[in-house]
This record gives sequence, C-alpha cells and structure tokens, in this order.
Amino acid sequence: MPAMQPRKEHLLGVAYDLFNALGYHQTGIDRIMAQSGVSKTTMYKYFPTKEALVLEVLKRRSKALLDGMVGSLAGLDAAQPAASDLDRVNLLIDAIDAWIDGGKFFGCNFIRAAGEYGAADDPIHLHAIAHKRAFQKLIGGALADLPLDDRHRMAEQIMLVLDGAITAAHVGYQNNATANARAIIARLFA
Amino acid sequence: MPAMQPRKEHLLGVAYDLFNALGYHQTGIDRIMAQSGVSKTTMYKYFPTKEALVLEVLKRRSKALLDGMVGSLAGLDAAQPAASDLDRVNLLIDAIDAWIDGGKFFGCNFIRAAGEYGAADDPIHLHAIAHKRAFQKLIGGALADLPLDDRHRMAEQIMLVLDGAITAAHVGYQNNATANARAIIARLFA
DNA sequence: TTTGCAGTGAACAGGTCTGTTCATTCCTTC
DNA sequence: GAAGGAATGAACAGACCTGTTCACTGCAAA
Repeated sequence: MPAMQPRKEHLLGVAYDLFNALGYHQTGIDRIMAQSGVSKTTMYKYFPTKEALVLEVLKRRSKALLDGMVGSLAGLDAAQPAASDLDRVNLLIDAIDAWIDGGKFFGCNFIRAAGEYGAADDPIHLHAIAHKRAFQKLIGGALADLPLDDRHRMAEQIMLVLDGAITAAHVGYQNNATANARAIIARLFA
Repeated sequence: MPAMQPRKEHLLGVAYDLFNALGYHQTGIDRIMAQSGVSKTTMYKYFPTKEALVLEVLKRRSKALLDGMVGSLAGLDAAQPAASDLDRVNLLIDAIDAWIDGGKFFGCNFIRAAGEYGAADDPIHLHAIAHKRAFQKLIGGALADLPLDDRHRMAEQIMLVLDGAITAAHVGYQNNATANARAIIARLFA
C-alpha cells in the first residue's frame, strides 16, 4: 500500500503497465485493483468507467511523450545551434531506439488502442488520432530548414516511417527497425 | 443456412469478417455462431478451441494474400517484361491502395493480432511474425534489378514503409498514406 | 470531541465468455 | 427402408467482466 504518491497517480501507473503488458480489454478492473492495492470503491470514485481510466492513461502518456520530445529538441538546439533538420529527426529516432531496447517496449500505446477500439468514432480511437496528429505537427515544427510548403508533406512521410519502425519492432519481424528508419529518412533529406 | 459451401468455409468467412470488424477478443464464439448459422457443436468439432479458429483464419488470409501478390507480380512480368523493381513495388502499393479504399479495410490482420496476442511466444503472435517475414521475402524476390547483397535491406525498408502506411491509414491520421509511401519508396530507388 | 473526508473490504447484480453435454433431426448412401 | 454420419438446439458449468452498494475504519481539522 504505497501512500507516498496519491492513490490516483499510483493507480494510473499500474493501469498503464498492465494495459501495455496485456492489452486494454484483456486487463480487468480486478487485476488493476489487486496489483495497485487500491479498492474498487476508490477506483470508481476517480474514474466513473473503465473507459475514463483508459482515456486518462492515454492522455498522460501523450502529454509525457510530446513534452519529452519538445524538451529533447529544445536541448539540442541550445547545445548545437547549427543543428540540421536531419539532426533533429535523428534525435527522435534515438528516443525511439532507446525505448525499443529499454525492455519496456510493447508497441505504440495509441496504435494498439486504435486497434482494440476500432470504431472510428470511439473516444479512445479519436484520442489516438489526435495524438498522432499532434506528434506529426511536432515533427513539422522541427523542420526549420525546409520551405514552409514542404514541411507538412515531409512530416507526414517521416511520421509514416517512424510508425512503420515501431510496428515492425513490436510485431517482431525486424530487429533493426530503427536503423532502417534512419536510413530511409536520411534518404528523404538527401 | 447457406449450405452450398461446406459449413467450415462459411464459418471461416464469417469469423474473418467479425474479427476484422470487432477484434479477436471482442468477437465471442456466440456471435460467430449466430451470424454464421453454424451450431456450437459443429464449430467445436472443426476447431477445438477459439485459438485454433483464429489461427486458421489467419493462415488462410496469409495464403490468399501472398498468393494474390505472387499472381499480380507474375502478371506484370508477363505483360511487361521490361518492368523495373519500382514498377513491381508500385504494383504492391496499388493493391494496398485498393484495399484501403475498398470499404473493407480494418488495418492489417497480423499487426492487429500481434497487438492483441502480445506475448512473444503466443502461437498467434508467432504466426503474425511468420507472415510478415514471408511477405518481406516476397518483396525481396521482386527486386531483380538490385545486387543480391542489397535486396534484403531494401526489402526490409520497403516493408517498413508499407506497414507504416497501413498503420497510418488504419489509425486514421493520414488519408493519403499510400501516396506518401509511394513517394518515399520512389526516393529509395532514386 | 466532533465532523467529515478518504479509503477499505466484501458481497452482490447482471452480463458475457469459452467449452461441454445430450437428446434429437436431417440427409445421404446402401 | 434402414443405417450412420452430420448437424442442430438448448441447457449447463465455471469463470470472468463491469459496476453498485453498504457497513466500517482511519485520520485530520475545526
């Protein structure tokens, strides 16, 4: 019963881990309860439905991911003011690479959520789309060297390659997916 | 009660559609029963477990997909003996494009199956890996213009881009995913 | 000391899931 | 027409699911 952190935070952390390890539908409320030590009454006080819990987990994940990337990019530009667009994108790939090799990689949360909540108008699916669009916009924002007109298309293509790499690594049919992504993207900038 | 085709075939068809529309875990045996008109007794005679049914559905899908692609490529080479590697790969993209726009697109069956059956040693997950490897090999086989040493890496990169496009289209954050994939791959051949 | 909030634990409701069983019916083939 | 395989329908077992309810326990602040 870890009470240092408010119960809600701990709950969200455990739920995130279980959703990753087992999937969203496969993870029952009871399991989250048991593993977090939070009673069902408390859970349903914070999150009126399981869907609300899933959404909150994804929202936090999205925010943490985007904030982390923005921070990394700002750090690079500060340390190396002459950094190129390719340098910035390679930084993103570095992060993905570390994630995949870090032992806590279960594919992209949003792609998996969109897969399980397939209906195009499902709130969880919609959130997955929103996250991907936001990430794509972030990439577009990092393409300072390119003419304005080309940034959107280039960001789409980079995003597509990154999601391909994450998918290939998650399914498990390529063990050098990030290296391949890096090579492809270098070619796009050539 | 369509009895023109053996019950088993009809069952597999209905199961395939439902798995696509709802997901593997979300689709209950009862639903497949109701929609196919096949009784539970018969179902469990053909497929001792639900997992066996899922595996058989995926096996058929894999075979149909690979055979279809091999056929298309052979057709192209017959009709246009001077076709280039890029021509051949563009044919694959044409097929994906038609699939996505054909109204029966629910993402890649194998990526979704790997997402739901996350354990790396799950038979269903293993089958998804096997399919992806087979498809990648098929692409490698279509790269006749390239030196032998380069084919594998090129096939990996093309595969990664194709899965990226399928994922982007399925999640729904790009509505021109195949055009982007085409542009990227053209660049790889340039 | 009293009030009120946060949380617990356990039972319960109503539903769904996979898989089993059994008596019965249909249909083909001899 | 008889025999036998293929399929049906319906009930059942046992498990798990989400969500509700209620009586109870700490604890902190007024």
